[in-house]
Amino acid sequence: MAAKKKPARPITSTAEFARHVGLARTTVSRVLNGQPGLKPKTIERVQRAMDETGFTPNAYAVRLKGKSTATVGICMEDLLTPTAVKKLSALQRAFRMKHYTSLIEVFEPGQSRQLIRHFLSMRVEAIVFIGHFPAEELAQRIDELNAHGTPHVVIDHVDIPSAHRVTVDRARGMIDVVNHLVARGHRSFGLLGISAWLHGKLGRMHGIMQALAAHKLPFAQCARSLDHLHVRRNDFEFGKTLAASFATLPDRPTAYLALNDEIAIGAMHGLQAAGIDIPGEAAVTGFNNQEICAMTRPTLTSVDQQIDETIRVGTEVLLGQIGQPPRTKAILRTIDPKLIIRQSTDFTVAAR
Amino acid sequence: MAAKKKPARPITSTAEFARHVGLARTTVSRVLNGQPGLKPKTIERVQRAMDETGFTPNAYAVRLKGKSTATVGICMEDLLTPTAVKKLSALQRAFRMKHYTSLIEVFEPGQSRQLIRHFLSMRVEAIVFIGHFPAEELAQRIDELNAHGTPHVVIDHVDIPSAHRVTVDRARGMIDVVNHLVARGHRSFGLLGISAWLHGKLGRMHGIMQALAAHKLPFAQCARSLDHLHVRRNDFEFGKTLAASFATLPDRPTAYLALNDEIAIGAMHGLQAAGIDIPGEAAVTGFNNQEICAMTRPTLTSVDQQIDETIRVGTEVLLGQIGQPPRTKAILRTIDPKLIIRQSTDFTVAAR
DNA sequence: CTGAAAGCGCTTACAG
DNA sequence: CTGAAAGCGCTTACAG
Repeated sequence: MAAKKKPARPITSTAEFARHVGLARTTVSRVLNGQPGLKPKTIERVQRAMDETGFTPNAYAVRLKGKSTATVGICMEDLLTPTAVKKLSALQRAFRMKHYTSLIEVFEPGQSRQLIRHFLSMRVEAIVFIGHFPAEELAQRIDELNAHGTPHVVIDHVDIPSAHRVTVDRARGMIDVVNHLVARGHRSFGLLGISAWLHGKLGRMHGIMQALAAHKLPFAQCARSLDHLHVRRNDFEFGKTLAASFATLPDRPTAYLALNDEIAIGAMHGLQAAGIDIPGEAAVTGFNNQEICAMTRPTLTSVDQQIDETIRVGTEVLLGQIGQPPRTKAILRTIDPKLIIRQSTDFTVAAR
Repeated sequence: MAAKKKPARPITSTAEFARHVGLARTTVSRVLNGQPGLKPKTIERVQRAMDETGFTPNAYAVRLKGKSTATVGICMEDLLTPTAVKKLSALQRAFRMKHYTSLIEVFEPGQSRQLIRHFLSMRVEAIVFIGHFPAEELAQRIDELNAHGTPHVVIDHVDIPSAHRVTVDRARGMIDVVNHLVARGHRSFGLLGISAWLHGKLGRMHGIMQALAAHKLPFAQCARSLDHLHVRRNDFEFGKTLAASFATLPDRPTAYLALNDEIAIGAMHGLQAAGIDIPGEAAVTGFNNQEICAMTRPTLTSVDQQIDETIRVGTEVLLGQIGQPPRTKAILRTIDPKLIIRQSTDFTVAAR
């Protein structure tokens, strides 16, 4: 079961190991690399000795010798939301399946140059960015990578024209939300944490405006935001506070569109605390379709990001660049989200 | 702003780079390693050239040459709960502050040997395990690491006697919960997902039994579990289903202790769906004190794991082993959790 | 299968 | 500051 013979000091080189097994360094190397023309008996001998001694060849030496590092760098936003974590997890799994090792690091504003240098010194073959970063700083990093010839992909951050990007079409998601709510008779909308500057034409605000226009509902009169009244935090508490403010309005909206599930859940909490019934007196929608959406009271209508698909396309875009001549044009791939309808919008407002 | 001069092919060695700058290889190396006795002008020259060319020294060569890898391996459970993610994040941050790079990988049952070999081939200086793994397999890995002389720490998994361990005292947490509920008049308890096999004397069940005994409440009569009726999943749905089963009992318990917040929230959902008022007709408690606990209706009483403290102690235990002779005795450090009381238990049952 | 040799990109004395 | 040299642990032809 355990090793028969444990050297006090572990073996650290093939030379030492070869001596231990009684074979030539070359032969050991061949076995380690699965090269042909070796007696099964020799292979077995080496493998048993590896088990017994726990010897592992020094990865730094192996890779120095020109062997591909088979490593990718993953640069994460420093905000571990459930959604971000799911993406990270899916991404690492995808790379593992392709026999790539992932180096995971957190992007800290102002420190990103150093981070990329670390990745490059580790000779990663490609870098993926997940999340939202200061646009100008990220753009600089992308330019450097392009100049350097290191492949990349940016997930969820669409504001960098020179970058290869994969993102869910948030505009599409909000169009679906608005259409759904308009069909339920809603004509007035409270926006919770949603502003125009995010993601441009693929952004939520763009989708809302487009959908309202399609229904001949003037945005200025139908949609309202109170974000400016509170410090933006994108969490439960922020949603709760926003809802409390909306609750005091004499002509408050009948439907509330939140930036994410946390804000939506907080908003439901806040509205209910003010004695407002959901969905009877107010509809609320989230974004991300986290599991918790099925456990709130009422359950929460939300937009699913289709994370698996996003990651599938992301890795495809990334790995497709490795070993290829640099692309002249930046790639942009969008993923269609999916509206999941639950109780929080399950009420039809009577026409006035 | 951008580089003045971008070589078509990036510079890949100090030799090439030194030629580019017009200095000796030795001098460049000195600058890179911040060695004394260099003219400020030379340093500046090298640094500017690095910026311009994007040259980074090959980490594999640097580390081959005997320099410490300053790398630790983090082995995660393949279950990214909010709590697990918080730990991972705190851990990586802690290591970064000590100038260690983290290699993060997922422990897959049956594949762990290979994973550890990968870490060892990367010459990590220590390995931390976070989460719950098959005990026998983990124990084997720990024995191998001990034989190999590589430091380790196991967080949250206390069943491996030969391992250095850091864990929250779950028994203590449940003692606090039971004491709180008994003080509120509860005498009958439903257990949701809690079984005896977990964590031995530091486990939840042990704490519950101990606390009940202290109040002279016979466990067999006061505590009840219906876990066996459903497939264990430790998620919202599991809690909901368990609650539905409890709701049908003629003499159902007045208090419910859940393994985690997800199960507790699911259970509240299930009890409420059966028309049972919380906390008026049933008290519910969770474990982990996730943010969502403050956003449920009613808000959820839960036990906080004190993650930051756990990670602080964990890194202390781990880094304390590096460069030291191996410990003869396994370390076990426990962290005291903290009960956070909220609405879900805020009702005193009348004495009968 | 063995053995001697070159080379990957770095660091580190050592002599100028 | 420069330059030549040794060595880290591996892989890969090459000749036996």
